[in-house]
Amino acid sequence: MEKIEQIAQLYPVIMRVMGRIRSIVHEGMDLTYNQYKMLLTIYDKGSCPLNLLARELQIAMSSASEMVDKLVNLGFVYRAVDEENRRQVVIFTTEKGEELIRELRRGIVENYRALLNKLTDHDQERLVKAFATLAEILGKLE
Amino acid sequence: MEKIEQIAQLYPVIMRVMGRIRSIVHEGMDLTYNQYKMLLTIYDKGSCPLNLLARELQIAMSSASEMVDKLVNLGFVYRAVDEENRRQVVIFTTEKGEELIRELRRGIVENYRALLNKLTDHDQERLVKAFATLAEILGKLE
DNA sequence: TCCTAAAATTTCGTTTACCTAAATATTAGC
DNA sequence: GCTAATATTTAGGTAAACGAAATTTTAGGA
Repeated sequence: MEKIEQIAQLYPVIMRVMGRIRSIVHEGMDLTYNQYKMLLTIYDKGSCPLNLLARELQIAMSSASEMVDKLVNLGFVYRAVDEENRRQVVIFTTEKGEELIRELRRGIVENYRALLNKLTDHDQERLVKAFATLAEILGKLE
Repeated sequence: MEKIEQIAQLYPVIMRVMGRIRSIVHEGMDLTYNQYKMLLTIYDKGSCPLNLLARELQIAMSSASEMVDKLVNLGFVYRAVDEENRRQVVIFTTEKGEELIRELRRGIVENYRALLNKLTDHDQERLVKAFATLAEILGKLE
């Protein structure tokens, strides 16, 4: 079979398992996956303008804005006007939000550990390599 | 860094790009991705009981049933009672549904081709291998 | 055999994430 | 200083998903 066809066939298989991994790893988390991703993005960058969040999460600006509303109401982030360009809004994490992220991250890593310990060490190595290769190559497509 | 942490870090990176691939590859398709997956599952298996569809798509039974409704209304599938166990419902593709799948598949492969041709042959090879490894290893987690 | 419990699905009411379009506020260019 | 462009928010609407209750069929025990 042609390379392209192989990839087309493998894609949904992988997505399916990735989806299950997500649901297992993020189990019991109060935030939706996208809310978590948004909070994480802000946390990792220190702060993040709204338009970048929308692009990062691949959702409409209005959706991103509504999502920020939610995180603001939960007390995890706050808005501030960018003084360089007062049209822009920049989002920051609150102390509470940062605590949550650290806590969630620990939990997530533990859940990954429990899940991946079902694999042999060798398979774990191969998985890391495959993930790294994917991240590298797929990054070139962006 | 520990293997598990690497995987935990790479996961969202990969999901992000996989999401973009999906939106590019399935662009212009009238069905949602899940509707497509459902139709494809039924097509590939020849027929499929509802409970299996729900498990396969990782959605609630009621959601799967509603989704079947939609595909039935579009004329792509039909329900039939399983005569072995009359509580069960089995879903079949119609001729129209099968035509659609074949057509969509051609389009999807073409879209993959256009997308992946941005990569060198060597990277395409590596991508196939990484996908295959992933599919194999992740399959063990189910 | 009949009755109750379990299994498989569907219906119903609701929630929520997301979108588009219109409204608002700010900046930049002529 | 006026107009167009940029960035966000609000409002209104759609559709996908869920849980719980209702329906139908099967299975098992008294």
